[in-house]
Amino acid sequence: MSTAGNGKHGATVTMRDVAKLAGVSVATVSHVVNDKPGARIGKDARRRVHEAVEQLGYRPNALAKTLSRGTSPFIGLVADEIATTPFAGQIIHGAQDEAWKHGYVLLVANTDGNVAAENDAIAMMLEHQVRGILYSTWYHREIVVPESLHQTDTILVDCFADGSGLPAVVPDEEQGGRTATEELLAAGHRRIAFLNTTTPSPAQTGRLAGYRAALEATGLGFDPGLVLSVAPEQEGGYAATAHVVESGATAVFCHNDRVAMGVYDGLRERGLRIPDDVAVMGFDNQDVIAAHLRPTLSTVALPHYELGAAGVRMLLGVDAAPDDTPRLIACPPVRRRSV
Amino acid sequence: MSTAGNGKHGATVTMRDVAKLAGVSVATVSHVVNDKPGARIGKDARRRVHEAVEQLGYRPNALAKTLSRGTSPFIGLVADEIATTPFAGQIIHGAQDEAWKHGYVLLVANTDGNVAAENDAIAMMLEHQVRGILYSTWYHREIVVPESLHQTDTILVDCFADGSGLPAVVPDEEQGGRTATEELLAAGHRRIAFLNTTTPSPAQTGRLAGYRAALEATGLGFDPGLVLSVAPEQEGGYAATAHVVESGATAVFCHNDRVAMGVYDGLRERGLRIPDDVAVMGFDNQDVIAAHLRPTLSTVALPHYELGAAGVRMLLGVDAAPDDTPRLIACPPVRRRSV
DNA sequence: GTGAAAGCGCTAACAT
DNA sequence: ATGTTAGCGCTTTCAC
Repeated sequence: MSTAGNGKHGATVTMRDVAKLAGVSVATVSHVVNDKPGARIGKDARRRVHEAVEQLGYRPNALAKTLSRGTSPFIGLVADEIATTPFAGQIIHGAQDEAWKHGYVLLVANTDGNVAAENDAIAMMLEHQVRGILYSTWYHREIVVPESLHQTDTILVDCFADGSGLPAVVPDEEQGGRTATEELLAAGHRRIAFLNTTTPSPAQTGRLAGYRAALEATGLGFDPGLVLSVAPEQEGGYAATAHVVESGATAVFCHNDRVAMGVYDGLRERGLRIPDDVAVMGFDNQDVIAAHLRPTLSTVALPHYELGAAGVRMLLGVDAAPDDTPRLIACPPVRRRSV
Repeated sequence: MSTAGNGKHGATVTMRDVAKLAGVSVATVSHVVNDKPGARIGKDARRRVHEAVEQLGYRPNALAKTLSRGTSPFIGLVADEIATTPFAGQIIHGAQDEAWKHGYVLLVANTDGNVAAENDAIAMMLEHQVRGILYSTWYHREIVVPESLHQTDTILVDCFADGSGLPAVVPDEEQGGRTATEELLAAGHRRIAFLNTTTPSPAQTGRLAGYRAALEATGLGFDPGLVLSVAPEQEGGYAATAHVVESGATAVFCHNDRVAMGVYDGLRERGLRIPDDVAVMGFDNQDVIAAHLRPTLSTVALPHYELGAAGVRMLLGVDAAPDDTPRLIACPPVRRRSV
């Protein structure tokens, strides 16, 4: 085989072949193929080139183009966990769409949280001359930045590293918590329990702050007795149901959809109806859960797609990147039937 | 900026720089950097090169290497839906790991099922000289192959196209159905209901065939009265519970985990316990659901990671590709507490 | 053992 | 309006 690609049709058609067939020079071919602005090309030559391209099935070699032009068409995305959750998939999706829109292609690498794999991945991306790297985690948290990331432009997605100087884009946990609470408030609830996670994280503090802010903005003080720390899973929600019921709350804001799922079980066992007896609000909008619980779960969405897209935009400079503090992406409410 | 990449450190370090510093020729540098087999390089020159590389922070330009060597380091993955489901993410993950293992990099594109986007994606991959393309769908089905896929080596993943001549790799639905049923049989059940989907698909026919085969292999005839067609969602499972209970079945094999989730609700409402009164078996192993229902759901896993990995292996020729009929990947049982 | 030189497919001055 | 030519960074004969 003479060159890369085309494992099928054998010989690769190059610009030279087109030039020869069209009876022009490669420069001319280059100009018409790329529809160059200052292109003084005769109507006729232009036509002949197009015909030749058609006839030969010519396809420009993007790699050669890149090498020659000195500008990369790649954006790297390194993710810690692609598999564990649907979330990473959404980040990829958003990043890919946005990259595409700007003429870039996504190179993805999964590191499984393994440092060696991570360094390999970054090295490989650097060798492929990526325009920059999106470094993402599957849940919002603080990280320590791999040294090699500093060798190119990088944007932190769904994570941040204070003092690293790297721009970051993360979900607005506080606004999310506020929004969730406001949804409950708007439905008339006044005693709203909050099942927060036991895991220290931006989600833990942010959502709590939002819950509190919403309450106070409505003139309803913050009652610590209504806040419970639970394991961020079904089990946690299930186990906390007793406390919620005893507290006299008419609504629960759950740290995430899985906790809400557990609460559903707990409530059902007690013969309590959702939302009539107790309204339930989730967080995350994990589709498989939220859209299919009975009744369907009202929740607040984690904007993964947007995180990926915004990351690309910041990287390419179409959105300015706030250098000091992470860019916040809103968590919109998703109204279903549990409130 | 002189060339691609390195948006940070300005001037790119090339092999020439290394050669100059080491006092050797670029050919020598190339040889030692790539640790070439027939490399007649003096101990000393070798050392000097390594030092220069170190000192300059030299990183080979993978694109130039590709162009020059005429072999691509890319494998394209085009997926119809990355976002909708956790599944696509697993295919990406498997493909990425395996590609990586063989020195390839994954280029991903999402088409949202849009034909134009699909053609663009394929064209772009072809222009980037991909070694080949993995064309994947998020659920197992028959497809019609985009014309342009024939211009390179392609493997169909989680889908197939009879008569297209394209190798495919798909889950073994029949074995999966058999396995699920056998799990129930092994637990002593003799009346096993099957809640199949209403949607015509390889999953529908395959799982049914497997169910039937398992029953017959045990000498238990196939009772059509125990098979019900339901919408492949919670709602479908929930609605079918009455029928299951009336049928006198002591176990249900559900077309997928979501149906099982609905059955859980239906059973619970009737005060029936899982698995004591009725055992439940799912299919898909959707983590968010299966691992967190109460009790946790025994199910059969759709091998998405393996599909992606096997696709890459077939593409690269490390696994021989059966040309006529799709390569079947096993769906292993995942035992939890509902059986 | 090591180096010179001819590409790989394309772009971009610079000629003509 | 079109062609010539020199690279882009690297690999790879083939000489020395």
